[in-house]
Amino acid sequence: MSARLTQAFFAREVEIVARDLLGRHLVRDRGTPDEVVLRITETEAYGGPEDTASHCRAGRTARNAPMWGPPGHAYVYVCYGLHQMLNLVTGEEGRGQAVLIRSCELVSGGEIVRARRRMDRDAPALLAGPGKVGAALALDRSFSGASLFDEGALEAHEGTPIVDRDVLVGPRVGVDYANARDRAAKKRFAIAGSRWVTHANSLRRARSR
DNA sequence: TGAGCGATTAAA
DNA sequence: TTAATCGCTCAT
Repeated sequence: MSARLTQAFFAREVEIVARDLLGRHLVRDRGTPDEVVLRITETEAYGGPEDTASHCRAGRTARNAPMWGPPGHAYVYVCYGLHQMLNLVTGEEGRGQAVLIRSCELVSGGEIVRARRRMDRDAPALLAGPGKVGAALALDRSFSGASLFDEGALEAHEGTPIVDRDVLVGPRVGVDYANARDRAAKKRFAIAGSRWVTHANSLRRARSR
């Protein structure tokens, strides 16, 4: 088990953190029989009142309050009434930034995840899509605002960072309500070649060689 | 107090 | 292409 990511890691600009979170690990219930470890494979950056795709676009509300808080905390909200979406708050306190965790690859705890998702025992845990990540980690709104630095429930670990040539970028998914600039903004990041990525056809190499 | 909708997913 | 499903936001 690698070391925990620090608050300084999360305190940087949201696009930087979103890209750097690829290859990092999310750990649920560390050290218990229910421990689950996921490797982050796809992320999206949302940030500040100037981003018309962000939940913070209209300022502070009861729901998005954690996004305005200190970095390294979770922001969890319900989408379409049934999906628990996990975000990790970034930037200095007050910026209103967070990274949406869109997809992960199972590292360990497959039995736990399969039981939660009621999947066939022999089927691979396909965690492509933010709703599936929330389900695999058994998250609910009580996690919104929780610190990643407290012992236990939800932690973020160093894992193995991804080199630039293996990073894909593209527009964010499901933000048609935003203005043209924010709809087109390449704020989605994914690991090249990973099976655990959504909408792969709209992703391109971040850096050509 | 309530209408409208959403950073989605699975099934038809 | 569409149903599922309900908390949040904002307009009465």
